[in-house]
Amino acid sequence: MASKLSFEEKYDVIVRRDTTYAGIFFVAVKTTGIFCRPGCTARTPKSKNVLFYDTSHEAIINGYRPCKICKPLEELGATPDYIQKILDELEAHPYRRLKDWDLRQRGIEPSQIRRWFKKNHNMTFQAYQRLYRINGAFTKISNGESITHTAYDIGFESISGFNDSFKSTFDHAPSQEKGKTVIQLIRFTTPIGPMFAGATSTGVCLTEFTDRPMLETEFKDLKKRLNAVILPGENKHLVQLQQELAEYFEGKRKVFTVPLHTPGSAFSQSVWQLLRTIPFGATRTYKEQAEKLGKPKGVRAVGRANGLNKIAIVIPCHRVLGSNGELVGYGGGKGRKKWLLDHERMHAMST
Amino acid sequence: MASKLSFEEKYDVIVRRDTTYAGIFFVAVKTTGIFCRPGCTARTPKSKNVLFYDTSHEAIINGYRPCKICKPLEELGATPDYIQKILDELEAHPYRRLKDWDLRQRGIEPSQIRRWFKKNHNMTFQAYQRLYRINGAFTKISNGESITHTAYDIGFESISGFNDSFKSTFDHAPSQEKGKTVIQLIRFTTPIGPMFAGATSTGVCLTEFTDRPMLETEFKDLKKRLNAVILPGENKHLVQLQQELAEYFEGKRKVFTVPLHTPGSAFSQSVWQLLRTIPFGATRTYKEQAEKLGKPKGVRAVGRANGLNKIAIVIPCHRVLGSNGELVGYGGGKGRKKWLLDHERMHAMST
DNA sequence: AAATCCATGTTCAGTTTTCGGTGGCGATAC
DNA sequence: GTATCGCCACCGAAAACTGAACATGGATTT
Repeated sequence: MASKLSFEEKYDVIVRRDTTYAGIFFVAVKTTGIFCRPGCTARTPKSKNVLFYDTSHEAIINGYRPCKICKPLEELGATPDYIQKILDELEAHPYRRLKDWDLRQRGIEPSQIRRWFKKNHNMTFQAYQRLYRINGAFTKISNGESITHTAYDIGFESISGFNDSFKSTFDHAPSQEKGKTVIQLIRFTTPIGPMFAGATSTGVCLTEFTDRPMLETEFKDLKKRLNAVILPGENKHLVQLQQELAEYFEGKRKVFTVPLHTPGSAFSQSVWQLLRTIPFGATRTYKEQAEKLGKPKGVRAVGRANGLNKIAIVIPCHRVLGSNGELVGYGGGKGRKKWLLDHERMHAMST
Repeated sequence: MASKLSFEEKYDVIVRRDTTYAGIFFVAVKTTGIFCRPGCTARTPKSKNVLFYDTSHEAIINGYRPCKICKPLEELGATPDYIQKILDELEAHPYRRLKDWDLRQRGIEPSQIRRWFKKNHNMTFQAYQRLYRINGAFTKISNGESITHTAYDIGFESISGFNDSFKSTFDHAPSQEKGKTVIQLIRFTTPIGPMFAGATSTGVCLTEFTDRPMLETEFKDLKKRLNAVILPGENKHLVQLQQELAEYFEGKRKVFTVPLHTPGSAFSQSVWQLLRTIPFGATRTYKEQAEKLGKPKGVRAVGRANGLNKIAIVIPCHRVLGSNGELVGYGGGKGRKKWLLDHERMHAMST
């Protein structure tokens, strides 16, 4: 049974500014009448002045107003308006190249948008744009258009610049491009933090919280296993995934039907397959999992394979606990594991 | 000018058992012919029976003998011999695990050493020992030694045991490099009380009297700012620091050259930098400091930044007074502030 | 002699740490 | 390419430690 956080534990989360608990509870400060998310950068309140709520609604009906720094009412990690506008523009005109000068024209400090991208996508805005364009180029090339034509088409100012850029993304020159797969990558938000999702044309191959430490390793692993490159962009699987996840977070969806693409060893595959059989709202122990696989001694191995799962939530590795009922580890942080389990328990009854 | 304590104030120090005045004056009890340090745990004498002396020497020549509880002639806060021996052994043979049984072999009651460590290091001896070894392990692993060998080198007899232990102090498995730094921490004595000193590989980041109330907060702050773990151990900066402090207390050193590591806001940094320019033996007022920083209205801010200084003595926040010449506050206690200023005034002339 | 105030040693139930046993995986060395 | 090594989001039992409680005793003061 997932244990509830004590007051002290919650307060410690506040003191440490631990963002992994954002969305899991809210902290209200009696002296100011303001409530924040854990991780808010405002001055740390004294423990005697704080109250905790599980939902923002509770905080509000108790008379607190949302903090202006951490904006606990806006969707966590939500994209600010001015950046949303730029992204819309980019989507509408994929080949337009927005330089710093263009950003200033639109009243945006380039450094501001750069910082936001650094933080949320771990790349600069210019790098994001480049990748975005390259993604379009890939499609065109796949469709058989000539390379030079494509290059000019998408706004590179010289062929050599295009080649360099393409090379750095695909690891070899455009003319050799044939066998590489593309993993489309998107970023979206959930009540417990922003996530990345990636999909090939076969299916979804990744969903992870953006702050998962192993993320880079997972990218590397996917690129290697699928002989692929990762580029920003959407495809139909990602559309479906977002829809299903949204329903999941509303408590309405208990089974995911989006196709998956999960390269890995046979053993890993079997572990992941087994994970998918754990129903919404239920939990198992590592030991039970090992036994079901016919390897009662392979508990550690199961744990390891669990950790190797790259499709958080959809492949519900969060539903596996230590044999004494403890949460043990979770790539997205134990706070999220607990939140997910509570969420599922709460909605398990309905429908 | 720093004011002298009145009889009532001194007696109050005795009643409160305020250790921050230990080493600064002595209390003699007329009815028993015994003299103690402030903070002695023996029964409190009545005020009519006490006399105060500035030095132990004066008490002795007036016919008083040292108390057997607080031992005013022995080094203040010194590690007892029988414990020092154990610590030496630990340093010489880090792989040798001293169990309670081993301690008894050496004629030491485990509960006794446990109590001493609880009191002076805020952890049990076993915990201290473990952290000390884990610290060594971290160094070895950082130096590229294999995790398996390291585990055995530092006295574990199973990898899993080592892993568990490592994880509980670092929050992640040994191989997972997460950029954590280690702050080495030592305890040592001075004429006016025991101190802790901490240092990263960059430089000294903390020197404080062990009874400073804010100590835990300072630890927490350092851990957060440097993404660090604080572990018992030494490094070259700490060796140098101890040497320089010893010279300082002898009145021979007026300038510290040991490298510092002082994370903090730009403003704090500037305040601390300015503090270091106040010469040995001199004093300034908060107001002067604020003016020198070009912020004549920022007196309070300067005071605050002074208080945030974690490197007592080396960064001489004790050399700043209120504009009327009063001592105002000091993290280590006003008694120590006055002692330090007197000490510096006395030795300012020489050499 | 009585009162105060701790430090010490013992005990013991309740926790924590440690250890061996695990199977699989990725990197490395042939 | 294939053997080996190093590492691990585990488990269960045994060993070792902890903290709290208590009696005892020493030192100091009244």
